Amino acid sequence: MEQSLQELMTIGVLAKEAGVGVETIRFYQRKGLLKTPQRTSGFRKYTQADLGRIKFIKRVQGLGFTLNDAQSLLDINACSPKTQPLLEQVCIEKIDEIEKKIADLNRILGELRQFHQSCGCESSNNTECRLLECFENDWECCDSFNGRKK
Amino acid sequence: MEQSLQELMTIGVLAKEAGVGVETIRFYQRKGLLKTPQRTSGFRKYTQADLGRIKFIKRVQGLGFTLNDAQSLLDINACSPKTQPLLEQVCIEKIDEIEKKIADLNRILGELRQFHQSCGCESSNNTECRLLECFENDWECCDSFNGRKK
DNA sequence: CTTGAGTCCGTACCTAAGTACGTTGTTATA
DNA sequence: TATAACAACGTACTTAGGTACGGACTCAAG
Repeated sequence: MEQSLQELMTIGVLAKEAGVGVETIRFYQRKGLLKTPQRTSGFRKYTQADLGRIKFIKRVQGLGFTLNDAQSLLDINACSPKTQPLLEQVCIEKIDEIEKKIADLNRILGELRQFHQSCGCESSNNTECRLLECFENDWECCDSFNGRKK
Repeated sequence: MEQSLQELMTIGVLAKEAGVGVETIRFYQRKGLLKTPQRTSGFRKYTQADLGRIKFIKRVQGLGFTLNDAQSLLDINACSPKTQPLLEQVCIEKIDEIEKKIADLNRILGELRQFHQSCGCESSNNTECRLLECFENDWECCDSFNGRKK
């Protein structure tokens, strides 16, 4: 727990550990995603906590959240009786948001599959079918495919 | 089919019909997504075909494709035995990409729900629990929750 | 003690997909 | 005929999330 007992990392080591670039860390600091670190003779020194923070950021980012979202999550951070209602709300909002995103992607996926079936696969290899016409006909352009949906 | 028989649109009309901004059309032209149009006394004049092209672009864009993807699709355009494998590949890649995205989102949704259950709701109102610790412990940070999963 | 690797800083640049701006030219309408 | 509305052009700006550059320091190894 004592900071003096922890080994401190330079920015380069932290970058390597976190799998990001040095510039990215400076960028995160400018953005306020990382609090300004301790320095020894001008050099930034980081703790394991900073590493965890970056990993957390990259994790939620990989899940489709923006850096601003990550910031909000980090801002809440403590879930005590005091902050719990706020955290509750953010959670619910995020869950909602993700559910919407999934629904959206599923819709797109369906359309894409139909496009693929009707225009992009063997089923159309005996007709010339123009993409723009396919699109205008709601991806139902290829007679060879009509009537034999699986 | 004869161009002279079609009514030609100004850029403003085309923009309105297509539901995009005038600048967007000029931008698409610069990008090569729209071929350079005919002009009368300096003004761009567009056909129904151009309208279809823009609608197509907006549609595939809505399917998660980039403008570059749209360009490729328009370049392929004809889906004949010759071009079919390429189109097939583009489709499959996109479908794959979206499926991955959905799977990812489903995973985070699960995590987020678990986090919400274990950290964000009343079940945790007697402990202080930190998001980063939750994350590092795979969202199983709150003793009050452990052992009573529903 | 020198050399090279690492770090500092500010600033500029990058992609994607546009949006906005300022000036000049054209056209349709009152 | 005057004037508003629209078009053309090049350039700059926007957001997100970084990446790169250049000159100045500093630190560790030989």
